[in-house]
Amino acid sequence: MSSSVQSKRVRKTPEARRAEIVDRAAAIALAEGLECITMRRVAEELDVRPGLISHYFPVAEDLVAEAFGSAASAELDELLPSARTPGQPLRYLARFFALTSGENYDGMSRLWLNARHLSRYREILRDRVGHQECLWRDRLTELIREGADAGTVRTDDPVAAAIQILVVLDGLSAHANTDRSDRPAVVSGMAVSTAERVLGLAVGSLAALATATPADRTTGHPTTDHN
Amino acid sequence: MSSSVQSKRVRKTPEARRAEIVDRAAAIALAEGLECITMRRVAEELDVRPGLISHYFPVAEDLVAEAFGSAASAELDELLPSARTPGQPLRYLARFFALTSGENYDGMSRLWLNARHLSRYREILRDRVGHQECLWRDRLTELIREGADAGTVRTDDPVAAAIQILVVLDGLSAHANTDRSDRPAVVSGMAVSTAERVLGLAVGSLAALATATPADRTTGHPTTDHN
DNA sequence: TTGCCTATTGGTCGCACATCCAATAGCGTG
DNA sequence: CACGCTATTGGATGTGCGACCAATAGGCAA
Repeated sequence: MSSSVQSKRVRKTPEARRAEIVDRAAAIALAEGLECITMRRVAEELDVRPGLISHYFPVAEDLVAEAFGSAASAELDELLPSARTPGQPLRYLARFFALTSGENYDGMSRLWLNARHLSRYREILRDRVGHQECLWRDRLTELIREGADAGTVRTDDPVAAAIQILVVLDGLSAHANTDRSDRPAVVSGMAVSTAERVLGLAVGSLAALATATPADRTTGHPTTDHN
Repeated sequence: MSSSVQSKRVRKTPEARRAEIVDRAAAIALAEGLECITMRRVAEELDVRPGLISHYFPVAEDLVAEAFGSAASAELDELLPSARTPGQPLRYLARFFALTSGENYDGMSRLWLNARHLSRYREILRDRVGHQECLWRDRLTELIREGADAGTVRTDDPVAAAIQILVVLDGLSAHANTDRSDRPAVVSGMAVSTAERVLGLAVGSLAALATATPADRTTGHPTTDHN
């Protein structure tokens, strides 16, 4: 329980304080949306005065963009780790879809929708979203290309495949907020089935890989066990 | 040019005034987003005092939901008219995709993204969005089913097909705000190619129909010309 | 024309926000 | 231990918002 009485003032290095602020703002964004990032709110949660936040981020929008970038980057490293045990692109792809379908991904999924919408009004955030978009696409493209080179994936345009997969994921994110179709199977299965089609994989092959290699957000990486 | 001096007070019937307010709010939503619908803003554009708006909409959120519903319904009737000249489901489908890809659709596309995001916080709006989602899906399903019955479309699940098409359209809307892929063809072609696949149509057939029957937002309906 | 009903006004309240700045006090340095 | 640098405070300013309500005046009916 955070006490509501303010503690004695604590002095930290600018770098540490700045990181602390961004982390807190990112947590708020994931839990309640980018609009909930306010100087007052972040200050309160850090048990600091609002003036301090605006000292580090004279323009509020910078903090919002920074928070989004931080959250998105962290999630990207979680979903599509840049350092991989080589030779298993399909396992990583399966893991990617398992994680993006899981309930743990809800927050990030909403955050992307949130950021995309807010991008219309806030230029700084728009640039950041565009940048993250490139990062995600490149990371996914790299994985697909590795699969294509190894022959486990069949596509003549890895970039296009990555884009199409991400677009469908965005569509699913958008729909998730208000879906009333009463056809959860149709909706939830779209990402994987689209991926299997785009990547020239057999129907159900990704799902099979996912169950064979349970997605573990703690250990993070696909196992290198038999088969 | 609207003069900034306020004119003499004009007394209208509640129905007329209410409709006027909703129309104005819907226009604001389409042009600048649902967040820009404020009592003060709508009042100013109607040359009326803010108190009047809150008289008709004691809770602001009701006006926002009403504005979205109004705009979405109008667009639905434009894109997927309920009264159709029978026997041409494919032409209407082609027209639908031509219109949703056009620049005129940008506003509505953003509005959906906007509404989906805001739905997370505002319950009243969420219900309205869910309702509109059903309307759109049902209207599209009906069209697909008509095609399936006529044999021009091949699908064993018209509802699933409609959902998948709408999900991809949502994904494209989301992406449109920040796309940096430098692969416009990949992105813009996704809706139609997904539709052709889901509906069991030959690649390019919808595009061919669209050019043969130019989408005219004025006359609105596919022509009944030869062929 | 008169009078009444009610649509409309104009003003107020409280709240939350970003932004700014002089004063303060934590803490490493000497 | 004393000092000075600067991270941090606290308070003020101005904006825009929804909500509320007694007073007003438009326009229809009698």
